[in-house]
Amino acid sequence: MIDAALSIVASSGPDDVSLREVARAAGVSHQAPYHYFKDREGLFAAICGEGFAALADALTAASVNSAESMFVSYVRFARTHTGHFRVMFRRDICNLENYPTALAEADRAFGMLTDLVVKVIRPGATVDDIRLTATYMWSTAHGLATLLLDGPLEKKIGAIPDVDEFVVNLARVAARALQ
Amino acid sequence: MIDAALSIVASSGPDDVSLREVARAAGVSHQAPYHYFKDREGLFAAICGEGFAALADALTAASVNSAESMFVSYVRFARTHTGHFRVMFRRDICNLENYPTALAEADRAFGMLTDLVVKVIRPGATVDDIRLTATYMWSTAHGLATLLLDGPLEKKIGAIPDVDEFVVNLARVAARALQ
DNA sequence: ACAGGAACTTGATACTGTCAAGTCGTGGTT
DNA sequence: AACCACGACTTGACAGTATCAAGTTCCTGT
Repeated sequence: MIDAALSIVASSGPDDVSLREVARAAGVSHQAPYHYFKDREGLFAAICGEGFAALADALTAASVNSAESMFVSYVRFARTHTGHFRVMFRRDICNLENYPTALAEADRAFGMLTDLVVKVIRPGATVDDIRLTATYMWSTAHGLATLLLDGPLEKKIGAIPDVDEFVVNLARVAARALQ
Repeated sequence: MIDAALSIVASSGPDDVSLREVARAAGVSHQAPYHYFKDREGLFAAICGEGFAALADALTAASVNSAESMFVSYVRFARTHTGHFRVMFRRDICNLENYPTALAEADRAFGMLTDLVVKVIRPGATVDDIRLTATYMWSTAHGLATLLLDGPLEKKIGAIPDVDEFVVNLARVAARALQ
């Protein structure tokens, strides 16, 4: 069922996910999803949980290296897990506050980010500096990810020949602000 | 009607906008909105048109100064026009391709960005460099704006005492990557 | 043999977007 | 004065949706 939902999200977005269509895709009655998820938001919460867990894993694998590598991992995650990513930051359809396990995975993912800032980037920084730097990194990666996925990047900036290479280059530009 | 829709968007998001509730708020029948907008997407397109026009104006006012000022203007726009901003980048609910006038306003806004890059930041840069730099700036501003509006920034990074000041500081950090 | 729960099903209600077909006043034309 | 086109709606109907309520079937442990 989650797979059916994710494929709809990836192709047209969370709004087009209806529990009934998900049920149809799974070959069950329109009410079957309510057995597994409290409601529509519960389905999205499950997707969030999966997504943040995968993101945390991806960032953990990257954080040993550098800010650039973490940046690239974040954007790569968004591009390879489009369905998850589109749901994870839509607080209107899935408020993580009500789903502790998904929230824990989200905390784990964001912990990677602040850890990196604290340990690698600016060892002796103040709390304000850490917050500023972490937010800067997150904003840039998140902004590029959302623009690549749903924004009018291609229309406005022009076609990007090799997106992977472009992301790496942009990570390098972004990292220049850190020293 | 647009005002009614915007207030719903600002308080809970575009998904909760129903043409029937908009009509109720305006004190007319459920079908009256169809007189002014082709369909639901048409209403959002009108909001996009308004929004991109206001964004273009805001960026025009800022571009004479610096990249930092443009960054701040972009984020300020998102925070003062929450309703518009939430709709403007949701291609799933409003594909600008079908609405030429809104698209023209969007082009005007993004033109400000690339103009700034070409004229001020890196006068002799290659096409690839311009694209990279413009995307970097846009990503960072857009990322911060979306995280401030709907993201779990406060929950994850910690409460920000003075958001305006924070945005200015982050603009300064981001600008460091440009030289 | 049987209680209990998991995994559903059928049915109903209230809401939604949208198509179709009216109504009603106001301006200009003949 | 009669007419008519048009803007600004209204009423009605239909299909699709989330969700509540109440069954049903099957399997598993005692």
